[in-house]
Amino acid sequence: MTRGESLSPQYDPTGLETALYEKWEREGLFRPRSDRTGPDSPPDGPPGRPYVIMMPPPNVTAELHMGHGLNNAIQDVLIRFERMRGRDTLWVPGTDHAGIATQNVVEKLLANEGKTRFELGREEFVSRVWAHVKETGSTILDQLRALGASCDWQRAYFTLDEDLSRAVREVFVTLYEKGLIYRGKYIINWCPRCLTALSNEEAEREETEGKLWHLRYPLTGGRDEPPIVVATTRPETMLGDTAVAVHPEDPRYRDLVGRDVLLPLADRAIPIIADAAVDPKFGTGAVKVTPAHDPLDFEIGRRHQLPAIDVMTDRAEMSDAAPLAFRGLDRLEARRRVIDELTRLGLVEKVEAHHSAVGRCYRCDTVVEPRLSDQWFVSMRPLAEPALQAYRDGKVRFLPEHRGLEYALWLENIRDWCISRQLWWGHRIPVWYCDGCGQVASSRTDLTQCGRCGGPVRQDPDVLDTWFSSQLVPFSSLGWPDHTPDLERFYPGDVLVTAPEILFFWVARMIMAGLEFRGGEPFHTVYLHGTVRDTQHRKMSKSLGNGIDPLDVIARYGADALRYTVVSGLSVGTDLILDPDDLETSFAPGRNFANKLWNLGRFILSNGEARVRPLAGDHPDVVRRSELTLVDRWIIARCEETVREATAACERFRLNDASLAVHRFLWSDLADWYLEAIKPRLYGELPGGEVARAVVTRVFDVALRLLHPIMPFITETLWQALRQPGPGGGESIMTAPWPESDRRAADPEALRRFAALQD
RNA sequence: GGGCGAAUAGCUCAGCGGUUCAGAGCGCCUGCCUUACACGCAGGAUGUCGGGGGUUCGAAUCCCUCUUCGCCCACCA
Repeated sequence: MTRGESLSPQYDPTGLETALYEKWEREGLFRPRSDRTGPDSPPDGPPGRPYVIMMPPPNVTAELHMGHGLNNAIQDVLIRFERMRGRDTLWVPGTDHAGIATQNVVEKLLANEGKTRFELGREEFVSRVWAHVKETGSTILDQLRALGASCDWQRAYFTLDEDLSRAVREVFVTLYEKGLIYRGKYIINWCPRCLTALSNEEAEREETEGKLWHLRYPLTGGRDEPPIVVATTRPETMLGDTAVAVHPEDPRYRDLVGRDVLLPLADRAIPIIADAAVDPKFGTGAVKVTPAHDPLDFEIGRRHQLPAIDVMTDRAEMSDAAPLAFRGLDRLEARRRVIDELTRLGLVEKVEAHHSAVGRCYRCDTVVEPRLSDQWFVSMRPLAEPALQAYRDGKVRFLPEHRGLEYALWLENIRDWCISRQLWWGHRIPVWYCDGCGQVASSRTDLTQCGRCGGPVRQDPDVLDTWFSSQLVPFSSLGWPDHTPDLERFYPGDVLVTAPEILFFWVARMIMAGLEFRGGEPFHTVYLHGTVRDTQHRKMSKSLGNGIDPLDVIARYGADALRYTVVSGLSVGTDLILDPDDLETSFAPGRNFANKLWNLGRFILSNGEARVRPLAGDHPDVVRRSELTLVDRWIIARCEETVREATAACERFRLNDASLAVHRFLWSDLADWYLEAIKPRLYGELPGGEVARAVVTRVFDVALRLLHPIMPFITETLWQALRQPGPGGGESIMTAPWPESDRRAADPEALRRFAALQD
């Protein structure tokens, strides 16, 4: 009975992967080495500098998609690589409470019951969300297991956990005390569907074909004078106009400054003012000024002490501030009615096609409404400066490099961060108001009475932007603000792997928070990978129905096939194109390779003994160099080259190069040439079978270890079957040493001579 | 409107500071179920390396320009 016979002819990952994963987890192999006790625990002394990755926490209600698959495959390759290299590795998983997204999910569920959150009330609603989160919250983490993610589940966190919430409060209060958090009335982006303010980053700009209406505003007092014509893309806001502005130097209008116009429909007299912010070259050179509904107008209004009339409700319907005829109308309906009315009155001069960038809510795609509102902000300049410096000093680098330019540009032009959200799900803003004496206090502990007058206080009803808490995870997930051993040991981390979409949302803010609260960058490298797209290069998404379910792929071809396919098909920062309608073809590279590898293993196992002679060392039975034939020397030299290539590639984040190097060695060199060459020796038709077995066993063992970070399951299975006693033979390939380059194995002569032979 | 990047076999992409660089995988064609693998083996075809110009003995590889895509930023109403 030879060992290979226990392996089935066709590779079938079903069952095998789950069992292995459970075994790894049970044995604690995902945890840092420094956590482990027993025979596997590190020897005396400090275990060296650890290697730490923070997983971008998926939304707690999310289901695994290919984006997660790609993102976590990359992280797992890096962490497994460093773990094998002997680093004390920690990969921290977690989930994000995802304020708007999660609240939306539960609100939708409520809608199915015919209820709204307002009918439930805040407390009841929040407990409903908690119930939902507790029920479904671990789904995505379980799905990550199927992928083979070797993260430390014992350290898994949730951003609304008590510990992390304490960190959030500490950060808020500290910034508040430093004067970096303030409350103010500004134009913010308002989502009339989610009923909350959004940060600038959350209002995604989208080029939209719209119209530019030229409206006639008649001057008061001079009947024969021509009206002044203003251009606007949002005519409905004219109901809230409180001035018309022109450039101070504009000769066309200079004489009109100081006069009034009669605002049509509203029948109010409003002044014509001069402000340098007006571009005389655009439109008619005259701008209607609506301080409550446009950021630029707000600034102009402030300079000229204009009143701000908010003509919309929070649902973007015309409010009581609008003329009676328009009240209650949706903003788009109001737009039509305004234009109809003005047309009827002969006040529409012309309509032009016009494209402009309109903001949309990043969660629900609703067009945001710029709106005057009281919100909390963080002054970002003081925080941005060190983050910019860290980049300029090379303390944080980006891959691909050019993303660093975007990062720097954003920081250079950073604007204050609107952090309050009118939601119920999230970290409540730790600020209390005393209605008695007007005291406002921010506190690390809940307040029940006013510190000044002793009267009752009420907490701010709003919650914080989700990213306010996720920016802290590099240290809050390690126990900060307490001084924990974890924090001491694992901060700062090393690499942050994520999609470029959240460079500003998350990555930049983590760097700022790390520098502010820990005095150092949370990681030195930011690896930004591409986006998963379909064959038409459209981003995969649920709504387009062009997604691929990684679990489906894993069920068909195994996690290894999925991982090899995405890793080998992706270079730094480029998009990954897959065909959701043809998984067979899309994942053929990984599936074929896994099967090839399996059969390579079967062949080697069925033609070898359990124990082969060592190739190196001072063992008495060691294979002598003189016993090696040319092809033996060649495959050993190629193996050495592959070790060097794969190591260098992993170090440089060129994971595709690493995978292709090992692929070439195993398939093109070992299977196609070496195995064919030694068959006569193995079958006893030629002498030297024992040496051939020793060589093939050795190089296969090396190749399996090189491939393990990319294809963990199949390599573990084969490695266990092949396992040789002696050095390098640990319990699991996960903790087996990464193959070291050995100069003595380099054999240029053998490489040259065999290459000539191949030709 | 600014800034950045990309255009290489049918498809997805490597190669890019000038010497075997015209490659890989998938697909395609012709043979093969040769005792590890048909998710395989052996062999084969396919590209004036987006267009134009330039530097050079020599350019996918450097420079300029055009075209087409993509990304980021932006208060032109």
